Amino acid sequence: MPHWLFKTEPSEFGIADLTNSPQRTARWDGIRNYQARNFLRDNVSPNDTVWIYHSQCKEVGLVGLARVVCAAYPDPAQWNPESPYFDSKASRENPRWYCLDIQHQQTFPRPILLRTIKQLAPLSNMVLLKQGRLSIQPVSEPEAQFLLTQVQAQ
DNA sequence: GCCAACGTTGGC
DNA sequence: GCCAACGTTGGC
Repeated sequence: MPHWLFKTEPSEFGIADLTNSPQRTARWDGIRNYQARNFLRDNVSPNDTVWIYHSQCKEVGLVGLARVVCAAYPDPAQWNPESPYFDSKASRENPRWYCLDIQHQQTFPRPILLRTIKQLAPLSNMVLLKQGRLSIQPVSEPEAQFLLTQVQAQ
């Protein structure tokens, strides 16, 4: 089953917010980057594993796991003029942006810090380290398996 | 808050 | 289609 890394700023919506959501499930929306959109719309599938990553905060790194619960659907925020994610060029007929729902699975006892990831050879090819700004990105099977051993070692 | 990296926009 | 200008992301 494929693994993905989803980035979020915990000051906006962190893993604690996901945990506190009804059914521990929330909409992952506000993606406004085409490469991230394409992954979300075309490649992420129900039951895939999501590694939640906190950026722009004190402890930058992977903080827990979630599961994809539905296929991507048009992000309603693109049609809402009140939303910061409004896009005047998106129409009902031709949606531009997509979102999906994920369910919280696990919060790690301690985050796997970016600082640590950078030091672990089996993770040296992670997209995270190559394409710093991509907010939805694939995690390879060997990377995921190695990360799981890191979690279990905690 | 700084700044490097990178994505997007728009004139030509 | 190029590319300069500009905007955003994100680690530090």
